[in-house]
Amino acid sequence: MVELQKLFSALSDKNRLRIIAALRVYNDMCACHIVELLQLSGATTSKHLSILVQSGVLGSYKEGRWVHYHLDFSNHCCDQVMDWLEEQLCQTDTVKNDQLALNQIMSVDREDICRKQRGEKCCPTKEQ
Amino acid sequence: MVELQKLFSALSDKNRLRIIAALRVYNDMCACHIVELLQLSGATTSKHLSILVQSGVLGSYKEGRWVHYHLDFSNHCCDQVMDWLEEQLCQTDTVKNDQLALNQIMSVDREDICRKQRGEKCCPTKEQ
DNA sequence: TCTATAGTTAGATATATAGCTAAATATCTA
DNA sequence: TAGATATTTAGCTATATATCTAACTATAGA
Repeated sequence: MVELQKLFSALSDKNRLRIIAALRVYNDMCACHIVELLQLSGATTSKHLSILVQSGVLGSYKEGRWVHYHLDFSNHCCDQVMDWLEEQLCQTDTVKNDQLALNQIMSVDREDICRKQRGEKCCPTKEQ
Repeated sequence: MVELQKLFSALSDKNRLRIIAALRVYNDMCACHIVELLQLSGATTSKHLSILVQSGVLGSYKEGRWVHYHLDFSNHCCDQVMDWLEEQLCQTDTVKNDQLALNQIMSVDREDICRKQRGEKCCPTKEQ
């Protein structure tokens, strides 16, 4: 019962649903990618990610200073539920907009993303 | 997106999950039945029921002073998700215990349940 | 029309949660 | 080994929520 509560509680936040929708497309993202997508502080984003890991929705692994996140398909939430959820999410304007931003974010060197997040104006963005 | 948040938020409370599990068995219960099952105040129970109705999980209708609640199968949450949820819930000790209490509650005249809730000691319980 | 009663709403309180900034941790690189 | 840096943790604040009691609403029945 507690596990179910934790799962639904994890899914009841808009920004955490955005993270799930993003990972359904690019199922290997670093924390900095997600910070960039959500436009929240690193600390807040880290907390959201930890809630999703605790509830069994996400898994993670470290690559040096970087932490990668991905959907955990072995968890208690069956594929049918995740498929249904994705279908619902993809119909929302928020997630549609996120997909556009996401394509941009994932096409750039993550070093540049982090430089931008530190306030350095040096990022050689291709256009825009 | 807001609808999804509301749905998951509604499902993230233990007592609301208990209500759903109960209605999967007896899909027409009065508020007083649910008060008796949860052993919470009428006001708190009423609030939980209203949250479930608002999120589209339950429907209700009035019969005089009584209000009946039932699962709303026409809502946005597909059958597969509800089936999966029931399967998870039925495995929990809380829900197993609830089923026993529920059979007792539903076998008694609801007038007696309400008398008991008002503190009257007159309920002619068959045994126990 | 008056009284009793099933259920809801209002108001208060305690706890949980989402967000922030600042400090800590872990790791890379010079 | 020292400095830089990606991420997490700590501590704070504002808001949301679960619970209660008391007051209110709507309905049945005498």
